Amino acid sequence: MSKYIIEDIKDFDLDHIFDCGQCFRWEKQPDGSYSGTAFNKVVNMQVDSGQLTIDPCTKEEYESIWRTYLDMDRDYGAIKKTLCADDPVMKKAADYGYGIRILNQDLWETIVSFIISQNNNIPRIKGCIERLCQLAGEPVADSFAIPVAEKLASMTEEDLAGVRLGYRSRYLIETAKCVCDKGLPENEEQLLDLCGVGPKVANCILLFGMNKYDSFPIDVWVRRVMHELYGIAENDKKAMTVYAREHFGDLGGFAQQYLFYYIRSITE
DNA sequence: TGCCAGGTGATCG
DNA sequence: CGATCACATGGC
Repeated sequence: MSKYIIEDIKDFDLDHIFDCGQCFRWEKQPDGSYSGTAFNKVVNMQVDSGQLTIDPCTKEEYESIWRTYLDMDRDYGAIKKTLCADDPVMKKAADYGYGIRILNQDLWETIVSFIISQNNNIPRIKGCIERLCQLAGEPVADSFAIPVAEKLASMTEEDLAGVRLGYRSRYLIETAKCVCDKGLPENEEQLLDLCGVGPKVANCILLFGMNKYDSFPIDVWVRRVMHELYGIAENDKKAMTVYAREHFGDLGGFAQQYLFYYIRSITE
């Protein structure tokens, strides 16, 4: 099994990438590397003195999967420079989460993950997704893939009881049936048609699974940032959306991730 | 114990 | 429309 090494990486930190709430299936190893499952591959990623090692990984797999997944062709330095000009809050946030990248994740996995995420906390979301994969996912190496829509559409709430999704199990089954019926959603309107997908979850799916980088998902943490650090009324979600549009523009999704990661670090 | 977590659907005015 | 409430689960 071969490894693949990318030299001279910049604006890249595995802790920031895998612990900023955008994905739930990467596990930190005792040596500081991360192992995870995506696109039906199980790999380990390790960074050492400016080198990223992916194992196992061929050149072809890097070019066809991980290069895009890790968003390697985007200039995050330029993004941070734009966002942080005249914004001391964003400067602090981006200095803290300097190595964040927005992963290009599988759309169906993103839909499943963020339906489960609602009114839930990150450690429990991870547990739910792992149990769901073990129960209904196809084996991949020594792990399991995200269950395909056809499989979930064929299951009942009782089948899923052991996953402990709570009331979200119905959402997941309904959404799986809808996707089997109509195919994957292609825009926000179609996302909002899915059961268990409202404005916040739709924005996360747009940002993490559909390359819509101007999306600005507002959850309890972002609400907190916008109130405590930008002075916007706590319950005025509309004003927060307008502020993001006017100040962050097309980079709203990147801004949101820096702020989300930062506010969580200073609130604990 | 009651509150909280990457909220949404149903209901009511 | 907008506001309110119920909804499983588990950690603190």
